[in-house]
Amino acid sequence: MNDVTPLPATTTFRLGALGSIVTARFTERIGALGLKPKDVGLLTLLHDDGPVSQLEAARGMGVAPSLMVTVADRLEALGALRRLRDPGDRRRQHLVLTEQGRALLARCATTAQELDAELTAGLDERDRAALNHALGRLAAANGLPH
Amino acid sequence: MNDVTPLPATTTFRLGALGSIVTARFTERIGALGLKPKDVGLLTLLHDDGPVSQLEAARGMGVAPSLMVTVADRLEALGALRRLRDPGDRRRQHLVLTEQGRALLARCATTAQELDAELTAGLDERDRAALNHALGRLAAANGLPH
DNA sequence: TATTGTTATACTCTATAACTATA
DNA sequence: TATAGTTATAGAGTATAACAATA
Repeated sequence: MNDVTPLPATTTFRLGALGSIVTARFTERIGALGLKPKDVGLLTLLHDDGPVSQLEAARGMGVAPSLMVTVADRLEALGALRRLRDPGDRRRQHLVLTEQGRALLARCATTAQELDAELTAGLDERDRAALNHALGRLAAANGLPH
Repeated sequence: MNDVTPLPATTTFRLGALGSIVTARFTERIGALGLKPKDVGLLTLLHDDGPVSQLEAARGMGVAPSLMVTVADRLEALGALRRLRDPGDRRRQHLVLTEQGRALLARCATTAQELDAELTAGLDERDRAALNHALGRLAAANGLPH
């Protein structure tokens, strides 16, 4: 029970390597929608947490405020969100998800579901459920959205 | 059964996000050994597949040959591998793992095990085993080392 | 003076292209 | 001429620092 597990057999190694593979696939597909991974992160955050300022969004995603400018610019150009100047504090821009933004997020969810099916095609229903259950626990424990 | 799963609840999203988190942690810790993630990939490949040329190593890792130069340079400077000129074809450099390289790889494996324990501290033994079992299946299906 | 958003700049990772030496 | 390795260069992604508008 105290043996050294070979590195490739660790959860850390597998999670890292598989995460990288899956992210590359997802990135390629959402590229067809004009989206990059961080865009999807912001769409998800706005969907879950409602309108927030750019700075709040940056903090919520754990990225620099300067990066939020770029991401919001791209989503605004796609019509996925609007910037609304806060009347009470004109320094703040509230990021508001549009119908178009909601539709884009839904298409991302569908894409992810398709990738799930392809990825886990070799697993039986039991393993598939156990995998997503355990990942859900880890996700929650690490502050990821539900 | 045909509902749209919310994006954050998909295996794709969770695997990508958790992979990124875990990789960041692993990267930070192996940094103390003077190693970067790609270095660990090469150490693993050399451990599993024995001495190979730089080009073979690059192909095996799916990276550009020019990147292999950088990675091999760093590992050579650490004394983790040696470059041996092939006498039969003096263009080729065989990358040979040293004892020091084996020791470094073992320390990486220990580090990964520690991270595994921290990461899955909130899971019961059942879920932990189910998770690593399912990940192992996916890893094998995607050509990762065992 | 402090804060929000923005722009300018720099750093990391990695790929492609150009080059050297061998074949 | 073709190939292994190397060096030069470029692009993507993201951070830090400087700046402008507003508080």
